[in-house]
Amino acid sequence: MKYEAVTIKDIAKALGLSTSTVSRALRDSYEISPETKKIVIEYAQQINYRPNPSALSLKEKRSRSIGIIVCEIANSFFSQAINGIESIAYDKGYNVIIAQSHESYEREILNLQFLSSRSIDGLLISVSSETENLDHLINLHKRGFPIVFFDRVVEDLATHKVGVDNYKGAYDATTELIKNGHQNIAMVAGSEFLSITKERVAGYHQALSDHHLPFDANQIEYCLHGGMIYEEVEKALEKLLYHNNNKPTAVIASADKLTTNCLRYFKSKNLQVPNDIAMIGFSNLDLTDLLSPSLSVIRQPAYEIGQVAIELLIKQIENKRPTTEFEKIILPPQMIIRESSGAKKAR
Amino acid sequence: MKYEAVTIKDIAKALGLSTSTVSRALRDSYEISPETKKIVIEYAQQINYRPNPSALSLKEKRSRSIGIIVCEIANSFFSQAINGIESIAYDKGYNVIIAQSHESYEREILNLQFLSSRSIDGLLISVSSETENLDHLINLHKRGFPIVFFDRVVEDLATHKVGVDNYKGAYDATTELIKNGHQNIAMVAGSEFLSITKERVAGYHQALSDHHLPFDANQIEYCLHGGMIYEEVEKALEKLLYHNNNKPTAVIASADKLTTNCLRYFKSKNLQVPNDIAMIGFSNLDLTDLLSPSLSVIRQPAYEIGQVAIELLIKQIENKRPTTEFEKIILPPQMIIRESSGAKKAR
DNA sequence: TTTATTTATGCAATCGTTCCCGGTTTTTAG
DNA sequence: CTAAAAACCGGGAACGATTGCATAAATAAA
Repeated sequence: MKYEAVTIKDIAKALGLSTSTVSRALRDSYEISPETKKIVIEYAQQINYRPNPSALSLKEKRSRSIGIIVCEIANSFFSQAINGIESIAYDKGYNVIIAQSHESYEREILNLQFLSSRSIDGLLISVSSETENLDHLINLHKRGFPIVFFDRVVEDLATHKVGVDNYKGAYDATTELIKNGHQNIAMVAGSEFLSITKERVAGYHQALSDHHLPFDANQIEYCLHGGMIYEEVEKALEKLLYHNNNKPTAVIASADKLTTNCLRYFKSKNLQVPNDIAMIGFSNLDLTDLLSPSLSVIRQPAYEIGQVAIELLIKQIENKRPTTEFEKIILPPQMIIRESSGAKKAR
Repeated sequence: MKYEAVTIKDIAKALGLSTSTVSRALRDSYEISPETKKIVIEYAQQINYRPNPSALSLKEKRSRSIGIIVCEIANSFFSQAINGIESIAYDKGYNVIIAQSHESYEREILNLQFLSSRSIDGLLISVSSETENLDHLINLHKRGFPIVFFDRVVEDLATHKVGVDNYKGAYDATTELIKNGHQNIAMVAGSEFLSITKERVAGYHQALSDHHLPFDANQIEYCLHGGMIYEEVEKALEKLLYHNNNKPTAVIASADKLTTNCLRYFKSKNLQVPNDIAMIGFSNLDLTDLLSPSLSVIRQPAYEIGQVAIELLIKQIENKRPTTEFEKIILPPQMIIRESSGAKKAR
C-alpha cells in the first residue's frame, strides 16, 4: 500500500551532500561544480527521482494543473475539444482535471467549488445550458483567477473567449435550405440563456430576411437542456409540426444532441428525410456520413477551439502582470452538404 | 494574476488563536471547546476558507486524485466508462486526471510517467492496443502502487480487474448470425495483443464449433490499431471479401471503431446490409438505432464498469494493509438485435 | 605574505497543514 | 484543602523542495 517515493533528501544522504546542493545540481545551477552535477544527476536518474508536485505547488503557489468544465464528455464536440486542450496542455507540462455539469447549473457550481478547492491554476469552461446567473464565475474572476470561455461563452465577463461563428453557421444552413426550395424552415434551438443559441437564431433570422421570407417566432422552439432529454426535443417537434399554422418542410437543429434526437423523432414518426422533412444539424459526430440519408451538418472546429483556448489560458497563467486585454477568437464553422438537406442532386 | 488564497494562518491571526487551535477546531477535535469551534468554523465559512490541497498532500502523502489512461475519450465506450468513474470519484472527494494513449504504446508510457510524477494515489487503465510489454506497469505495481485494469485487462499482473464477458458477447453474436442462416461468418478483430480480442475470438470460435461449422483462420483479420485508422479496416475487409476462398456473408466487428469503419467501407462499396453482408458489431454508440439499417450490437455496460473499477481502486487506496486478494469482475454484455444482423422479420 | 575575489557548498527559512508534546487553568476526587 | 485529572490551547517540528545568505576553501591579485 505504502508507496514511498524517493526524495531529494535520499539523494543528499546517499551522496553525502546537502539538499540545497542536490536541488541546485538538478536545476543545473551555475553555483554547482560540473562534477557534482554529474554525480547528482546520474544518481537521480538511476533511482528514478521525480520531484514531489505537492511540495512544488506549495512552494511555487501554482499547481501546473488546469480545470475544464463541460456539460458532457460523451459529446463529440466536447471530447474533440478536450483532445485539443490536452494536446497542448501535456506538452507544456500541465495536467487537466475534467468535470461535467451534465447541463445542470447546480452541478456546475459544485464542480467549480471542487476544482477551485483543488488549487488549479486556471479554468476552461463551456457553461451549462441552465446557467443564467454568473456570480460563481464573476467571484473567481474578480479575485484574478484566470478563466477562458470556449464554445459557450458569456458576454458580461472580461476574459478570453474562443468560439465559432455561430451566426454564419446558422446563416449558411438556412440559406442552403432556402436554395433547396424550402420556404418554411423551423429551428430547434438550445437553451435561450446561451449566447450561442442567440447567435444561431440571429443567423437564421437574417438569412430568412435576406431571402425575403417572413420570420415567425412560432417556428423556433428552445430546449433548455440542449437536447440531453429526448422528451424535450419530442415536445418541441410535436409543437413545430402539429401545432403550428404553417408546418415547416425543413428543420435546423442547433446542437449535437438536438440533431440526433430530431432524427430519432423523425424515425419514430416514420417521416422520411429529406422528402417529408429536410434537415441540417449542428453536429461534430464523425459518423453523420453513415446515416441514411447522410446528414448535412454544420461542423465546428472543436479540436482547434480547444487548442486556442488552452493556449490563451496558459499565456494568461504564465503572464507576470495581470492581463488587461482580452481576446475573443471566432473560428469559422464548416458546412458539409449531404443528403438530408434535400439538395436537388443528392450524392 | 496573483490569486491569494486564505490560509489557516489568516484565520489564526484574525481570531487571535494559534494555527494548531484553528486546525483542530476545523477538524472538530475534542480538545477544542465548543465556543472556540463555533467562532472558528463560522469565520472560516465567512471568508470561504479551503484547505490547501498541496499542503495536505505533502503532509498526508496522498493527493486524493487518481489517474485514468484510455486510448480515446472520443470513444463512446470510454466516455461512458469515465462518466461512471467520475460519478463515484467526485462523491468520495477524489478528482480524476485523464490521459489518452491514442492506441500508442509509446504515449501510454509517456502518460504513465507524467501521471506518476503528479503524485496520483492510484491508476485506472485500459491498455493501448499496441501494448504487449508490461514493464512500465509491472514496475509501478511492484512498488505497491494501486492499479486497476478495466475493459482491456492484462492477465499477468495481480491486480483488480473489471471487464465484460467478451466470450459470451462474441458467442451470442455469432450464434445470432448462424441462426439467421449464415454459414460463412468473418470477424474483424482488434489487436492480437489484447486479451479482450482473444476472448472474443474464442467465443466466436466456440459458437461455430457448437453449431458444427468449420473454423477458418482466414476468416479473422486483426487490426493492430483497433480501427482507429480507416485504411487498416479497409485492408482487412478487402482481404476478407475479395482475397478469400469462401467469401463471408456476415461479419462481426469486435470494437466500436471497427464497427463504424466496417459500415463506412460497406457504404463506399455500395454493399447492402444485411442483404449483401450482414453484421453485428461491438458498439456503445447511442445512435446505432438511427443508422439504416439499424445496427445490431453487442453493448457493454460501460458506465457500470467504470463505477466498479473506481470503487475497487478507492478501496485499495484507502486500505490500511497491502491488498493481497484481487478481484476479477466480469459484467454481462447486452445483445441488441436490430436490422443489420438480417433476422427474418426485421423491425 | 596578505588581502580580495571567486567557487562551491551548507544552513535555515519558507510554503500550509497536521500533530506530538507541553503547559495552564479549571474541575473533580479523596 | 490538596492532589489528580480533565479540559483547553500554544509552540514547534515535520512533509519536500527552493533559495537568500553565510561560510569555507581555493585562487588571484597586490
